[in-house]
Amino acid sequence: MSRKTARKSAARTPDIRTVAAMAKVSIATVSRTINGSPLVSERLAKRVWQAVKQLNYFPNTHARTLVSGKSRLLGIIVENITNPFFPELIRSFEEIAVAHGYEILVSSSNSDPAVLTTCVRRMLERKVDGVAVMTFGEEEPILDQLVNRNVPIVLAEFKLDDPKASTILLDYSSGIHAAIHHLAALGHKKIGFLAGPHKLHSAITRENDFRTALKAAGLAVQKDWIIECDHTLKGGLAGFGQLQALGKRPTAVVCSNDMTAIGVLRAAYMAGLRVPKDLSVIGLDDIDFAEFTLPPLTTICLSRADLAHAAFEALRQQAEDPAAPNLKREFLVSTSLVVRGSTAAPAAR
Amino acid sequence: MSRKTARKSAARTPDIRTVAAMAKVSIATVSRTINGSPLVSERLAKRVWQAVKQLNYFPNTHARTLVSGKSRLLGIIVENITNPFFPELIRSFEEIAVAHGYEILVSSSNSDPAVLTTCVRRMLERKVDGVAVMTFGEEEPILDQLVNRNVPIVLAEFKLDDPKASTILLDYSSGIHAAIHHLAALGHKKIGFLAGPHKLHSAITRENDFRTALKAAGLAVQKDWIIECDHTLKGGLAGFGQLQALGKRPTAVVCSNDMTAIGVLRAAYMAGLRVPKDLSVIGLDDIDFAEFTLPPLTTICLSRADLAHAAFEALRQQAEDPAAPNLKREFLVSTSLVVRGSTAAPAAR
DNA sequence: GTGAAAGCGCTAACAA
DNA sequence: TTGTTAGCGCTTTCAC
Repeated sequence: MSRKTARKSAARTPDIRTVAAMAKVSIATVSRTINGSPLVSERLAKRVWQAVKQLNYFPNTHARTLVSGKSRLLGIIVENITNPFFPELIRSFEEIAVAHGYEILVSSSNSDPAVLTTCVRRMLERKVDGVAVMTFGEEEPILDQLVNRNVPIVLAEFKLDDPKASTILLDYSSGIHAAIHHLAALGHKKIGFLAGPHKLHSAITRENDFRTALKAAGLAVQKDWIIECDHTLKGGLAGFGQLQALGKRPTAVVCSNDMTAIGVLRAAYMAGLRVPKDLSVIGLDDIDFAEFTLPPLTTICLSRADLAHAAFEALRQQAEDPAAPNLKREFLVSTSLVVRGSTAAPAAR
Repeated sequence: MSRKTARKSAARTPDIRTVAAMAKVSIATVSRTINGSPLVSERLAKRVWQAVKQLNYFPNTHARTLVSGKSRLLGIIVENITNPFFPELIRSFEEIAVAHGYEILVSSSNSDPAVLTTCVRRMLERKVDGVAVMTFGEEEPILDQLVNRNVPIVLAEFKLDDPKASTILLDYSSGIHAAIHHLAALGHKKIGFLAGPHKLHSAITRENDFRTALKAAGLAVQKDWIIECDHTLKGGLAGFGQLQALGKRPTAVVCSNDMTAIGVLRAAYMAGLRVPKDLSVIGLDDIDFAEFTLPPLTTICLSRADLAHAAFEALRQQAEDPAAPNLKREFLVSTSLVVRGSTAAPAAR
């Protein structure tokens, strides 16, 4: 039995030819109809859609990609999927992308350059139309692979000098200023900062904004009270330990992210300190969980939805309309203070 | 200028022909070499690999998929990526899959049947070689789409009567028995259970295992003390509220998952109860965070790595060797008790 | 408006 | 052992 014959008789997943045969049109007409070409007459279009429905047909995306050169696949690389900030970001990104007919390729670099290299390679192999690099780190050399192959990318907080690269600027300063102002208004004068790992752009920026905000509030920056942690709960635990060991500790601590703040909450509790009475704590991110810590965490909100939206928009533009006259290459996402229960006036000395 | 000419001159991503030209062999030889066919002489293979390296070439997966019918893409659908259990599962699954040369397609159904339908459709469109359905729910009708198109699937705790469907049986009972035994040994006689939503298979199983374990320990099952929650922190909060409202509450509570337990921890704290002195709490999952709750959560560990491994193995088998003589269709993942600080002897009355 | 046909990059059957 | 060639399912000229 010939292949053609076999195709007709066996129950296989319908292809464009099956549809064309059923609708009694050419495969070109089926293609046009499905892709919304205006050149198809209503009469034929109707027949096509009917066949499509009846066969429960949908196009083979691989074949499509092969000929069109567009995969409608967007990559998203996150620093660590285990940090609650990122699943929330991924979820938003997925929603937006799917709503626009894109699929997403998720991968977690686990802050490991070797893994990141693999991630980039995977993205390249699957021919993504763009990649959102949400690692906040210094991995330009690795990303060159993407840039060299002309894959649009969008980075957070870092500008790459390439026409295919966009940047999302995160305005931490508004949120951090609000936080310091809030603390100062409460009467705090001694404020510490548990920073993120210095290999991350975001960590550096946040720390700088903290220093600036402190000065703007007329408060002194005490070097001892700025401690590099690693954006994990354990890091917060350790960082607070260091602060305690100093003997003279601040009455309030701002943390570079919520996980660190949660670590501080826990360390303070174990040290017999009451938050916020004995110590005020402020986080950054406003992960879902922040609402449920003990006490509920006052934090600087960085909207995952806004970030995901900006990232998608940057990539979509580059992917669909790279020659647009005034392509937006920079996006801004701002932050704001969410006051909950982990901040209060310092105890009288 | 003809296309062929254009191809030669323009800097484009190298394809199999570019490699063949550089290595001075046919494209078939390149293909064979890359796919590890034993039919290629060392001499030619060496030339090919050299060209591959020099051009930084890698095959176009879409073209490969189109002709071979295998995408080397595995889908994973999780109930809710925002529940920390799932990112940890995804991370393991990603690691294993990538190590075996597969790519993964992640999607979160958010416990919404409509979204699940979309997820399934997306998987179908991208021609995945298999799907791990980690939703623990009753969505057989939706999964029919997958089964009908002959896509291998693996489910947790639910058997589908189809040769392409495998099941991962989760042996909660060992962990739950250990938990009850632990509690009983501590002197608890009044033990409640905050169940998961009854639409989930896992929730039902866990609850049944709880009842069984209670009886096995010679303890009475008090219906009032079994409350349906929703596997979220908020749900745990509410569930514990219901328990309190009863007037007469148990001295220990086992929860259907860790998030619920964390909710209980928080609710108990707000109600002025000390855990574990006034109330013992046990979770289930052993998410990373469980170690860091206040107090650290005693919980029943369900290994994400084991689960991911079983899921991958089930799919790999079906995808690569569906005709194997004794295909394993059932996998078992067990649970065990991790004792930390949220359990203690009940306070004397 | 519609259809025929070329070809996207690759694998696999067949020839040599 | 190696090369030639026919498609995989689709989009997209180019004729009509």
